[in-house]
Parts: sequence; C-alpha cells; structure tokens
Amino acid sequence: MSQDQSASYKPTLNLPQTEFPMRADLVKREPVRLKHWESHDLYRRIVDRRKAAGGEDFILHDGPPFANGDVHMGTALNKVLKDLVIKSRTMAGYHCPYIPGWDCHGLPIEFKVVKESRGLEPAEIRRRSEAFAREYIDIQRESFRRLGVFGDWEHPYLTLAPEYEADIIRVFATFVEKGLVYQSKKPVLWSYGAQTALAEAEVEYEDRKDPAIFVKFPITSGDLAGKSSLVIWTTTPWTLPANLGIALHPQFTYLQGEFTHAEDGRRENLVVVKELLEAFTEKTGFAQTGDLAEFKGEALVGATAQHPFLDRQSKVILADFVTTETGTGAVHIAPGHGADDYRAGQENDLGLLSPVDDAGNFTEEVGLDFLVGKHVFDANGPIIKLLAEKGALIGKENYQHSYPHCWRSKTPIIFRSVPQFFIRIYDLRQTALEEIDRVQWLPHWGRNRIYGTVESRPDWCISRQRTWGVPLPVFYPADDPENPLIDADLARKVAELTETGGTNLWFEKDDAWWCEQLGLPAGTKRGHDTLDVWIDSGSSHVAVMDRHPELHTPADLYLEATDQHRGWFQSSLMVSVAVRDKAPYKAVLTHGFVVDQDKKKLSKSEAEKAGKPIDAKHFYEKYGADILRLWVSSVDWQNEVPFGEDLFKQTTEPYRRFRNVLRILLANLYDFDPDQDAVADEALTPIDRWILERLHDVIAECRAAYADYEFRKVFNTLNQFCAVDLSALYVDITKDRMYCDAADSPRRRASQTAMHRVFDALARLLAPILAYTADEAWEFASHSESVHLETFPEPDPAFAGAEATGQVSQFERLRDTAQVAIDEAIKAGKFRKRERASLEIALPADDSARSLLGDHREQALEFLMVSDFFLVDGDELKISVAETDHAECPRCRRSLPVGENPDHPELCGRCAEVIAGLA
RNA sequence: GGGUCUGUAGCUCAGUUGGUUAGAGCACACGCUUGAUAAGCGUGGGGUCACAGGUUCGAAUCCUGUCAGACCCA
Repeated sequence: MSQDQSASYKPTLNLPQTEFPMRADLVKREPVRLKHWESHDLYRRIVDRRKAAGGEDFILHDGPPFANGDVHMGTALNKVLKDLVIKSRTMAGYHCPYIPGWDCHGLPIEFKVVKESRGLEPAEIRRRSEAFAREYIDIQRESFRRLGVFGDWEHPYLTLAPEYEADIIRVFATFVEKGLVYQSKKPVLWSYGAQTALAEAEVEYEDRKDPAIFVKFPITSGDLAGKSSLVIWTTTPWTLPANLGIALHPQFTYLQGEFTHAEDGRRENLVVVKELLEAFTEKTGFAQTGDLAEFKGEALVGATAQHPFLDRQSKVILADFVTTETGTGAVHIAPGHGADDYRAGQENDLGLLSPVDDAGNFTEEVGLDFLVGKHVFDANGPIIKLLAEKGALIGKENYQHSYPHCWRSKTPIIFRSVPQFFIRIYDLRQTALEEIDRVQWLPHWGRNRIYGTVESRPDWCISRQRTWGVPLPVFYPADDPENPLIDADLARKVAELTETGGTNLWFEKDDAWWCEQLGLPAGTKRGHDTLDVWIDSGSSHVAVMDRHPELHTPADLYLEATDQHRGWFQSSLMVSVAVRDKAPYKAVLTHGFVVDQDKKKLSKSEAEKAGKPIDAKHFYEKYGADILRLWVSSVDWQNEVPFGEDLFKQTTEPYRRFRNVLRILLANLYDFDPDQDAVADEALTPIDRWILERLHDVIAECRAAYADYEFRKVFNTLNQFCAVDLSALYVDITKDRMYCDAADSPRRRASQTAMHRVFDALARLLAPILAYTADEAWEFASHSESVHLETFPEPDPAFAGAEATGQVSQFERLRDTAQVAIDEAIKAGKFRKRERASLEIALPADDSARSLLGDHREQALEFLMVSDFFLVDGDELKISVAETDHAECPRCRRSLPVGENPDHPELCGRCAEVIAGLA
C-alpha cells in the first residue's frame, strides 16, 4: 500500500472540522471578548435572568481593597476567588448580584500625598488624596475587569462617596446613642517638632545616644517589704515621673540578696533577674556579696515599691513582654508613655500619667516644680541628678540605640498620651461571641481565630489625628474645652449635611458656619480627629448592603485573606452587633497569602529587585486571564499560596489540554445536529455509555465541589476527566469510527450523541474558571448567547450506574498489559504500528474477561486498537504479541481481513461498505 | 514564648469511614503517529508518605512527641 493510495481515500473520511483555533492567543482574543460582553451588558443580563427565573439570592459582599497601588497576585487571587464563587453560584441557579467596592480613606494614601509635597492645607491634602484614590480605583477596576470578573463595575461603592460617609457618621451616632463612646487618654507616637501624632509609617529610625540608668525601687509590701529593692533599667529617664508600675516575667528566675559596689563599697539589697546577673555587675559595679534567694517572678505579684522621688507606690505586675536581652528583668512601666506600658496599665488597673504638652515640655502634673516647662530631653540630666541625690541611682551608662524620629521635623519621637475616643467593647463582646458561633467559618479553624481576637481585644480606639478620613463629629464648648460634646443628634445633623456636601465641608467651612448649621452656641469648636478607617469599611453592611436595592443583610458570604480576622471581619462584626445585634454574614471564607515559591513572605519591593514580577498585569498580559484564573482554581486557598512564574507556567499545560479537548469534541461534531442525529440511550455502544457514566460522576463531583468552594477539586476532576478518560481513551478509541464509519452510521452517531453531551457539560462546568475560553468554545458550538447565561448540567440518572464502567475497566486492564507487550514488540523491530499487532491473550479459565472478549470481539479490537487476538489458557493474564497476517486497509489503516468485497479488494469490509454507500 | 495550620515523586497535587503492589498531571528519557499536527498516543526511571515512638491482624490515614515552614498574637 502506498501513501498515495491511502491519500486517495482521505476525501471519503469524516475528518474533524472546526474553526475553533488550536492556538489560544488569549492575550489578543480576551480583550475582544471582554468588549463584547460589556457592550452587551452581560453581567446585568445574567443577574436579571436569574432573578426572572426566581433564583434564590446569594449575596457575596465584596470587601473593599485599598485604592492604593496596582493589582498584584494576592489581590488578583482574592478577586478571582470571589468571581469563581459568583459565577459558580450563578450557574447553580442563584441570583448573585456583585457590587464591588473600594476603601478610599486612610494613612497610606495621605502619606504618599504629603510626602510628595509637604506643608499642604488639610482641604488640599484631601483633594489630592481623593484624586489619588480615584486614579487607583480606575487602574484596579481595569485589571479586575480584564481578569474576567463580572460585577457592577459602573456603580461600585466607594467609602469616600458622600452617602457612604454620611452612613459612617450615622453609625458613629448609633454608637453614641448606645452609650458606647467615651473619651480617654492613650499614648501615641508624638512629634514635638511637628506638634502632631504620627503613624508608624511616618517614623524613621536613626541612631541616638541616651543615658541608660539603673534605678532602685524599695519594696514596701509583701514578703520582701523593707528588705530589698527592685532595680529597673531605662533609656528614658524623663518617663520616670509617669512611672506607675514595675513588670516582672512570671516564669523568669529572680535573685535577691546583698550586693556591694566594687569601688565605693556601697551596700544594697536588690532583686535582679538571674540571666542578667553578670551583665548587671559589669555595668553597675555592684557584685553579689551575700547569699542569694531565688524565686519566680510571679511570686512578687501584688507587691508595691516606693517611687524613687515622688510620694507614690508603684505596683509590681507580671508581663510576657519582659525579656532578658538587656536591663534587669524588671521593667519600668509608664502607661502614658508606651504601647506595652499602656496595655499593661489597662490590664492591671495602674492608671495613666502623661505630664507632657504638645511641645514636649513637662506640665504641672509632673509633680516636681523644677521640671515644669522643661523639655523632656533636657530633663534627663536633672532627673538623674535627683536620683543620685536620693540614693536611688544604682548605675548609669551611655547607650547607643536605634530610636524613632519624625520623618518631617527629624526630631526624636516621644510616646505621649493624648485624649482619644474609644468604643466600649465590653457591652458588645458577649453578643459578638455568640454571633461568631452562628456563623459558618471556612476553613473551620477561622472560628477560633476570630473568637480569640474578639475575646481578648481591648476597647476600640476610633480616633485618629489624621486628615484623609471621615471626621469624628464631636464639638468642644467655648466655656469647657476639655469636655467634648459627644451627641448622637448632633452627629446625625452632621451626617445630613455630609449626605449632600461630603465630609469636605468639615474641613472647608469654619467653626462659625458649623455652629450656625447645627444650632450650637457661638464659640463652639469642632474636633480635629478623623475616624479609624476600620469604621469605614466595617460599616459597609450599613452603607452598602442595607442601602443597595439588590442587596440585604446578612450576606451569605464574606471572602477575604486571613489577616481580615483581625481586620474587616472583626470591625464589620462589631459595627453590626452595635447597630443590629447580629453578625452581618452567614459564612466567612478566608484564604492564605500569596507567598514565594519557597513559602517565604512575598514583598513587592524584594520581588521586583529579584526580577520576579508579582503584578497581575504582567501575567494576564503575557499568558492571558484564563491562565491566571485556572491557576487560582488549582491552588489550595486554605493555606499560603506559593507563587512564582515557574509554578504559574505549570498551568499552561492543563489549559492546553482543556482547550484541545473542547476543540476535538467540537471538530467531531461538525456534522451533528442533536435534534436530527442523536440516538436513544439504548442505542449507545458500551464505550459511549461508559463515558456518559463517567460524565455523570464528574458532573456530580464538580457541582458538589463548587458548592463547597473547592475549586481545586473541580480543577483536578476535570483535568483527570479530560486527560485520562477523554484524551487518552475515549477520543483516541473512537477515532476510527468517527473518521472511517459512514457519516450517519449508528455507531458514529452514538458517539456523537455522547460527545455532544460531554462537550455541553464540559463547557458549562469550565465556564466559571475558564471564563473566556469556555465562552469562546460555546460560541463555536453555534450558540448565539454566552455560556455564562446558562446553568450547570444536571447529572443524568440514566447513567448513574456503572455497568459500562465495569466492562471498560476490564478492557483497560487488558489494554495496559497489551501495551507493554506491544511496546516491546515494536522496540524489538517486529513491526512499527500498534495496529499491526496480533495478541495472544492468556487468561485463567474463570477470568471474567474471557466472556467479554469472546462476546464482544469487535469492541475489543476497537478498544485495544489492534489487528487481531486469540484467547488461550493460562494461570494469569499474560499477553504475547506477533505481527498480524492481515493486510492494512488503506482507508482506515487498520489491519483487518480485506478483500471481502470484490469491488474493493484492498479494503476491509467496513470501508468497502462505506465506499459502496457513497457511490 | 502562646494560638492556628501545613509537611505524600524534582515540581503541583489526589488518596473516601484505617484494608491488595501509595495514584494523576508537569518535567525528564525513549518510542509511535503525521487523519486533534505550534497537536495526539505509548513506555520508562523516580516515593523509608518530614522524623521517632505508640494503638492495630493491618497506618500515608488514628494517638503522642520531635523537627521544619507559614500566619496571627506577644
């Protein structure tokens, strides 16, 4: 047989035909499809269609990303996961409106704006901050759309919108109404140079030399009362006037006994932590001269000690943050001058002192006349001198350390307490904890995370000394400027004005204007604080879900990264419990962070330095959005998500398989009209039944996996189905009948019937993930409407059984064994193509495969893709291979008996019949 | 230091209530096909299931401890 002879029969075959391109060209094609979707208002039509069909609501409430920076892979992961939920729930029949939002206020934006040009008026800072936010909203929105995320992109919610701002203020009013808001002092990072509070981000670290001193506090109560003294170590002597406590570590071992100074012979009975005994001696000159008693830190709890120069007792408390790195293991606690100190002070009821004014000078509260009006850093010397005079100074050294400085004025930072506003958590906590247990947490351990935070969180500090935010609507009367008016009705009036004018009015109009508007006595001044931005986003269930006509509370799902247990999930819960005594969500899903390939934290600047892009744009512009979406679907979102370009590229292979499988199915269906050509279920051949039985399971598994947000399981199931069942088996085996049978042979039509169902189901099941590709394939299957308007396939109960599957797995066993033998025969040079093989199959007499091979010879030949086989007896399955005697039919290239038909002596029986039919 | 979680092939992952020889895909090597062709098919190497104990007739799976990593808290 010659190549020519074979080629001459080519026109008589039913070779696959399709225009669906093999090459995806996603980078070019996706934007075109996106434009088409948007010009046809696809999102709106999907939502309307589900609503018209009476679909149950499913509300995924979008957590607003910060409008700052480009969309990186972490943001993309979050948004695509949300989209997978929306699309899969929609295709499961739910009505799923999706209103995306952005978090607009806050320090990172203000910081950038102010850094660009310093010394701006508040109103100008706000104008520029808004412009900045809007710029990034547009950038991010373009990325999200390009990723194929469906939603109401024309009408997102923005926390800077006047209506939204008004609702934030109303939420504040509700807090006030319920008696939850109070004012108290709390330490903040304070720049006396700029006379303002700073945020962490505005602090620069520089080396600085400070005197570090050892100070004794004689113990005045407990077992050691009058016998010994605690020694503290501090680099900020100026905070000693505000000392209210001394912290020990509960588990550390402390030593108590007599110490003598090496030079002057001074004797002291002191308490020092064991690990630092040597260092203490070295630095102070005091060495142990008597027996030392040992005890754990917790033994001293509740004792008191005499303040070295004020008529006051300091409480001995326990704290975990005490270390043995430097000092004495006894930490000076000034709750007004440090974050740890503040918390320790709260927990132990120490009270709070912060006798320092805006300029960094001591106030009268300091308690020592000679210090009043003195700058704190000028007071170190005099305080040390005083300590020495009182005999409280045990040692002194110069200490060089890295110390925070103001990025604007370059002056060193001090911790100083200023009045702040708080929400009393005590009144909300119990309800919040009960609500946590009514919510479904995914993964389940999320429950413990948020429960722990809510259980232990202190009162919520809601005031910020910032400009780019929603004003905290309080007022200071002219005659009593220390006591602000915290009033719900006033706040509501401010909200009314904000509803139309935005909160810029607060910064642009003067006090006189506000007094007139609100009916306040002349001379009343408004406050200068803004609200914590967690109030902004935490109010979204009020400002968005309660207000938006398509939405309602509680949401069915919140879906964010795991850090939001402490962030948005918690702030939303607290606000919701305050306004409606209920959680704002029924279920909360958290995913891990995107991390480096070796599971190290992924920082943007480092990644860029290393030439490892992490911007989503890089990936959808290089590989296409569908590859990115497929990557998201393949990932284990419960834990950290390792990411790198190499890992990412691994998903291109499954993508190509999905695409090629869709393509070959389409191509095999080019002449198939389901209405005309489909065969009845009973007319399907066993292998068709088998693939439909497999499809039944695949549909059921995918639907269940989608419902549980297990997209990775969908990915695995579909990938296996396409790679093993379809590509390697079904499509390969049915090639012969598809190409060589008569076009309308029952056998071919049977397979087309099955393929049609498989294609239809596969395209729908893939649609949430491969949003572009599934839609493209759907279009080539001559549908006029998008696949995204469709619903998922239902498992067909007619194929719920496994009769055909049982048969096929028998065949598979034979095929696997045969393949090894055939491969050896080919390697040994017996022949070149597996179709030339003739098998001798040895089987035990009782093997069930015997009857299968005997009764279904033709199917067996088709399945094994060989020329011939003979059955012999044997102890176990064993197959030997020889070349067949049959000639190769030039039309179908199978080696079957030829010459049965005298008109076509070179053809096999089937091909001769087909040719005869064509004439 | 505390809490939560993770640890199966070089890589990404399956592994159902404990039950035959721990499975896929990618990558690699070799072969077939040229009628899915910038495709398709096959074969092969590669695993002490992090480590050590324990429960059991039997453990990747259940229990305890150790190590490593991640996140949150401190």
